[in-house]
Parts: sequence; C-alpha cells; structure tokens
Amino acid sequence: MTSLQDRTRFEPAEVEPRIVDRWLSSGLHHPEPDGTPEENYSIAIPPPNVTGALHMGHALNGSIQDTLIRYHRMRGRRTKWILGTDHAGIATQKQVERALEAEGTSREALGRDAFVERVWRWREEYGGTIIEQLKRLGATADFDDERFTLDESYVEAVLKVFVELYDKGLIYRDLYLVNWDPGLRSAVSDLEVEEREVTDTLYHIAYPLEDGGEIVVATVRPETMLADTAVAVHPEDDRYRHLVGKTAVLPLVGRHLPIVADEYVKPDFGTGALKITPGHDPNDFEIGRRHDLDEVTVIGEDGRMTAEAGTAFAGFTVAEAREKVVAALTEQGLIRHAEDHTHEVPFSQRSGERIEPLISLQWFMAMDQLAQPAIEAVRTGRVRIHPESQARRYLEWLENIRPWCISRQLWWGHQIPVWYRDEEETYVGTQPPEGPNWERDPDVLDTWFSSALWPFATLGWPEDTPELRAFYPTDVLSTARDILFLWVARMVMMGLEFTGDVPFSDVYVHSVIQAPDGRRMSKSLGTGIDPLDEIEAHGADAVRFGLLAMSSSQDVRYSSEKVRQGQALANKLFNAARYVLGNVVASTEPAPRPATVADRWILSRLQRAKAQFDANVAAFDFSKAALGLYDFVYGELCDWYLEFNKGRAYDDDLSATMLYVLRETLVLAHPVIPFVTEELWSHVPGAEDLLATQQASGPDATLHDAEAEARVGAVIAAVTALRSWRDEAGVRPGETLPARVDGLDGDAELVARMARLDLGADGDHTAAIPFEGGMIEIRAGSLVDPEAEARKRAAERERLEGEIARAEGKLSNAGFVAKAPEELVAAEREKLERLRRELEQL
RNA sequence: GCGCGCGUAGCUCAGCGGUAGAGCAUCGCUCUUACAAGGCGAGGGUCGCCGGUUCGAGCCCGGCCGCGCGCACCA
Repeated sequence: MTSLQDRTRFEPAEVEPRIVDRWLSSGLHHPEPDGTPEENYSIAIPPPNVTGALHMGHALNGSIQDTLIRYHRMRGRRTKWILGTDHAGIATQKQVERALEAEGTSREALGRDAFVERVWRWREEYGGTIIEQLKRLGATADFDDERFTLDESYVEAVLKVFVELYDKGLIYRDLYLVNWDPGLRSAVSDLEVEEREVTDTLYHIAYPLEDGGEIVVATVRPETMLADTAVAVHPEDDRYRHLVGKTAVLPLVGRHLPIVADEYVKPDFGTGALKITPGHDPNDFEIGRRHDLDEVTVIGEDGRMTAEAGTAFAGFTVAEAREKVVAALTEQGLIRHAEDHTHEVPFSQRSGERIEPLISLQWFMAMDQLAQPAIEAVRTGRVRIHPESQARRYLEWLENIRPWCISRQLWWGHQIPVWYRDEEETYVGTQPPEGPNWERDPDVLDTWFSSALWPFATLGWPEDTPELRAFYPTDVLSTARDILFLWVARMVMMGLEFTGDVPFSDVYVHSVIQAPDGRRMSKSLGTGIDPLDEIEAHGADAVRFGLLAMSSSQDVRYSSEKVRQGQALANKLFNAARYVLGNVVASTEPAPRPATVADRWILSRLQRAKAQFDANVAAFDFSKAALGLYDFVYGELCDWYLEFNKGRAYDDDLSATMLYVLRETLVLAHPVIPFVTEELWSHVPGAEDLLATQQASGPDATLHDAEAEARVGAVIAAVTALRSWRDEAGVRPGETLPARVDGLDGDAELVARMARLDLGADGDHTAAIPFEGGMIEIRAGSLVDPEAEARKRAAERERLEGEIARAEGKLSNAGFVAKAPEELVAAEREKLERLRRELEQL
C-alpha cells in the first residue's frame, strides 16, 4: 500500500476500486438471517428496471439508502439492503422488440416461447449493468442475495396473490372501457396515462331529428360519431328540454339515437348537446351505463376503424377516418361550425401515443376494500411518510381510488394464472388445470402488480423463511414521488393484506434532481448528467456528498458545486489525517486526554457534531447531515483545532486526543463519504478491520464543555477581528505585531500564536480592536498608517453608535419592555452596556 | 378548474417571530511546519408585490403577480 505521506491529494480513481474489493470480499453487506425485525435494520431497494442504467435518481437514492444502511450497521444493527431488479414488462419487451426489428424480424415471427426465451437471454447479457454501477457508488446492498421479479419463487408469490384475491372476489374480469395504447397494443392503467395539451378542431354537427328539425352537437372527434348511441342534454336546459325522449338520426349511419337528459352535460359548453359514444369515451361510457345505452365499437385495437364503422371507413386510421367523416358531413351540409379548441388529451407514458379509449375484456382489481387499511396505516402513523405533504397526496389518492386494470397484452411478465375451456369454463389456480383443451389467458400482469409484493416476496414469502422472520417488516422505503401511487401505496395494501403487517415504517420521498437549467433530466432533451461521469471526475464520495447536500423536500437543480464541495471535503479530510498521522506518537492509544482548553473545545464540538448528525439522519434531513460534516471538518477541526496545535509539541496527551478525534471523525463521516474514510482508516495506527464494520459511539455528555466552548469562541472572535483589521489597515498577515490583549486571561497566548502578536513587546498605542469578549490593543507605531487607522476608527464608532441607537430605541419602546420575554430584554440591556463600553474604549 | 409547493446575495439553496446565512462565483491579500481541488479577509440582499396581526415579520394571516407539481370528465 502506498504511504500516506507521499500523496498530497486524495485520488478517488486509484483508491475506490481497491476499497470496493475489500468491502465486497469481507461480506459485510450480507447478513445472516437472525434476530427480529425490531433489532435488525432493512431497506428494500426500489428495484431498477433490469435493462436500466444508473441515472441521477438512482445515484441519489443509492446515496440515501447506503448512508442509512451504513449508519445503522455502525450502530449495532444487523442490516440488510434488499437488492434486485424488476422485469419491467413493457420497457424490457420494447427494448428486445427494437433489437429484433433491427435484425429484420419481430416477436410475432418468433412466437411467444422463443420471444420470451430471447428476453431471458437479453437479461443475462444486460441485467447486471446497474448492479455493477451501484457498487461503484459504494453501495453495500446485499449483492449475495440478488432477486428478480421473475425468479421462480417470486412468480409463485405473484400467482398465489392473484389466486387469493380472485377467490376473495377482489380480482374480476370485465368488459370495460380501458386506456388502450395503440402503439403497445395493450391496455395501460390510469397511472400510466399523462395529459398533454393539444389543439384540435371542435366541430358543430347537425343531427336531424326523426320528427323533423335538428339538434347540433359539438365534438373534437367526429370519427367517433360512427359509434354514437345517444345524444345527451342537461335536464334543466330550456333549449332542449322538449327534445328529451325524442329521437335523432345519426348522419352517415342512420342509427336512431335517443335524446337523454344527464347532469353531466355542461349547457354552456359548445352547443349544450353532447353526442354519446360509450365505446370510445370514458364519460360517455359512464353516461351510457347510466342510461342503459348500446356500446358500439368502431375503432380496433390496431388503431384502425373496424368493419362496424361501415365500408366507407373500415380499415382507415383514426386520423384518416376523421377527414373522411368531416368531408362526408360537409358534403351533406351538416357541419355548422368549426373552431380551434385547445384541451388536455391522454397520452401513454409508455409509448408516447395518444390513448384510444376502448371497451375491452380485461382483468381488474377492486381497490376500495384494500385501500382502507392502507389509509389507516398512514393516518395512525404506523407508516410515516416524509415529508408530510406527500402523506397528504397518498391519502387523497387512496380515498379516491378506482379499480386497477391489471392485465397487459404483452408476453414478458407474469402470465395470468387463468385457463379457459370452450368459452364456458374458467379455471383460476397456481397450477394448470387437469384435463384437455384448456387454454391459458395470454395476458400478463401489470409490472406494478408484482412490484407491490417486493418487500416480502424478495424475502421468500409465502414460505416462512428465516429472512422473512429477520427482516420483515423493513424499516425505510426511500423513493421518488412519481411512484408513490404506482408502487408505494400498493405495497402498503398488499403488505397489510398478505403479511398482516405494513411493509415498512417510514417512507422517505426524496427530491427529483433536475438539470442545472431547471428542465427535466432526460436523454432525449440532452439534459441528462451521467452519475458515472461525475464519479469518474470527482469521486464517489463527492457525488454521494453532493447529492445528499443538494437534496431537499422539493425538487432541486443539479448542483455541480455541491459535488465539488464534497470532493473538497474528501481531500481536506485526507490531508488533515495525513498531517495528524505524520505528527502523532503512533504508539499512543487514542483517547480523550484534554490538556488545553483547545482540546476540551474540540472534544466538546465533536460531541455536538455527532448529536446533530444523529438528529439529521433520524429526521431524514440528509442535506443538513452532509453539510454539518463539512462544517465540522472544515470549520472546526481543520481551520481551528489543527491550527491551534501548530507549534505545540505532539506529546502523548495531544497524540491521544488527536487520534481520538480523528478516529471519531472518520467513524462519523463514513456513512456519507465511505471511500476516503475507509482509506484513511487503514492508515490509523491500531485501527483494525474495516471502518465500515466498526461500531460508533453516541455523543458523550461528559465531554461536553460549555466553558471551553465559550473561551475558544472568544479566541476565535479575537483572531478573526485582528485578521480583518490587518486586511483593512493594510498590515501584512505575516507581520508580527506588538500588542496587548484584554479579556482572554490565559488564552491570550493562543490568540497571539494564531494572529501573530508579540505580547512581550511594547510601543505606541496605535489601534484598539474590540471583539466579542475583549479588546486587542496594537502597539505598533510606525507600522500603521495613521490616516487609515483614523478612518477605521471612525467607521467602527459609527457602527457602534448605530447599534447603540438601535438597542436604546428597543429598550425605550414600552411595548417591547413590557411584552417581550424577560431574558430577551435583559440580554438587550447587557448588549447595550457592552456596546457603550466598547465605544468608550475606542 | 381544484389542491399543494416555491419565489431570500450574480448562481444553487438554508433560515421560518427577536439586529439577514452557507457553498460556489467576484475582488483583495497570502506559497505561515497537511491540503493551491490550499489559507486569510472583503464586497454583495428594500428576503416577488400590496395590505393586516404583533412591542417586533423573509418567518404568522389575507389578497395579488410569477414559476413548478399533483389531481380532475368539460365534449
């Protein structure tokens, strides 16, 4: 191993691979299942898509989870970070289909079995990528126990859940209007649909009435008129009241349409008359069921018009049919008006295609009954969601929950365990039915159906495994807010339903990292930043620190400054350790052996840093936790304590204290910046094993020292005041100044050393520099420019007078004296007196 | 449309009832026994706008303006 003293910089690229190897070969990431879930600590990783690569969101969440895992591992908990990947039905199938297309073939040409086989091979090849990338981040997930949502045992769990929910009547098959994705040729769930603003043409179309006259309806989708089965008006609408119960005749088709009254219709929109197309519009579908209307389908699953649309339109795409319908209506003089209309239209998040609402035979899951316990769990605090605002979103969604369409017309996934025979018989079971002529339902389950079981299916459920007994329920689930409904809420429901317990006690919803310009990070926009590039450039510690430091309760822009701050911290700590280790008596046992007020001060500040770090981690405030480490290492340990001790002999006492502080600092910082701390640990004399497996001790109240903090606080104030004075007075920092110090008693020596004062010499009085707790008198005569000094003094007097005026004003305010808290008034009085003294001394 | 969040130093963000903060950037000084990916210091803000509550308000309340997100059925 390279000697520490030869290196003046921390080189992540050289150090990190070595350290990762040591961690992995130690097996520290893999706990034996033992103990209870209360004693142990576990986190189930949000399973990345098996085909995925590490992006900034993974890097942030990986940093958060690994920080929690390392923190609790170092505090005596048996920790398991449950690892694995998700088969990601649609995403994976699409990737492989694209590859097939490039080869000039298709999944249809291959057939189902060969295609699925092909996807498995694809997974063999690319599935390990993201796992390897997590290792580079320093993640100590359980790499020895990697799960996949299509593992044999996982499939068993999924099928069992399906069958049980079916038996309870919560899963059912229904002919219902679904969000059809024509690109995917599959149904998708409500949560996979996003609204986009689109400008369409709103046509006013006249429908003749059977008894003469007409009624004009407004629509942006004229082609769907071919499937109209009614016209609706508002029951209170005087313009149309007399038409309710009459019949209109559908142009181009000739179908007779009842005119119905329904509250849904908005009289002030369009013409106030609404064509009803139950087969192709969600609202019309509801209205249709209310009024028992026919459901006609004219658009097929391929996005083209069906035979039902009539010979003039069958086979054309929706867009083509629209033109033809409008042309035909125009010809008949039935288009009364056309205008641009901008509105929100559903698109598939998966394929980007416009959703085509279609009536389709699909599997659904009733959610109301399952939602109730999941609502209770959050209301009663059994599951705590951080930040609070996300808990409100969670509850709102669950309180308004709708049935979940769980079947997907894909090949890659958990095939639905239902068999049919002769259109008559249906069999539902985890094993295929006996007997001939059974056909299995070709559809697979929505990926989120299997993800919902993740925290317990990964631990071996439904078997009563040692892993399940030791680590379920898990402790924390950390995730982004976009899958709070898709995933988190459903895990709570399934966990409660099937294990009788919540799957985790805390949910931490982390920030979404945006591009530096505030746009979404995305490959297609070219705004993505690859965390691996950042690790390459700045080191994994820097990336971890930076991501934690920029995280917040809301979305944040990526801040490369924060990453550089992390890099600076790693380098700083590296050099501080190098310096300390080069000076201490190596054989000394690390221990707090304070011999000076500075020693007592740093020991006291260290306890404070530990307590604050603990509090911040407990509150999931990772930004404060990371920045607090930076402040302690930079602002207290390096800027002051190491400097205080320059020129002091490194005797046994100082060595013991130094080593103690160094070791405690490495232990404290390790969860956030594991690499540099682990590397340094290997150079600390007497430090055994890996830092990652050391046990941290909590803040030690006996080392808290208010007196030392006050005294050193005054020293720091004095030194800072003097440096500032030098800068303004133009006195070089290196120049030793004859001076007297008032108000610091025995600590004046410390100030003299830090600020280059000569307390023994004497000379003309030239300047008085007040600081919080005393006064430095410079006796340097000719060194100082008298004019500059006079200007400074005047400025200082002005400042003091201003502050005195403010304090006097406050104290002469009867309201303040009468109503403000007593101690505040007293403090103000003291301050006023102090300011007056300072002014007098000037 | 309803709901939530955010507008604080040039930039990214803390602070959320008692005299405005950090990191970076800028400027000046400085190679003082670790660290130039150093050290020290300085400048820089009517805390989006208007009212109100309070002895006292970035901080609480109300109303505007701007930005973002979530939910929603206006054809």
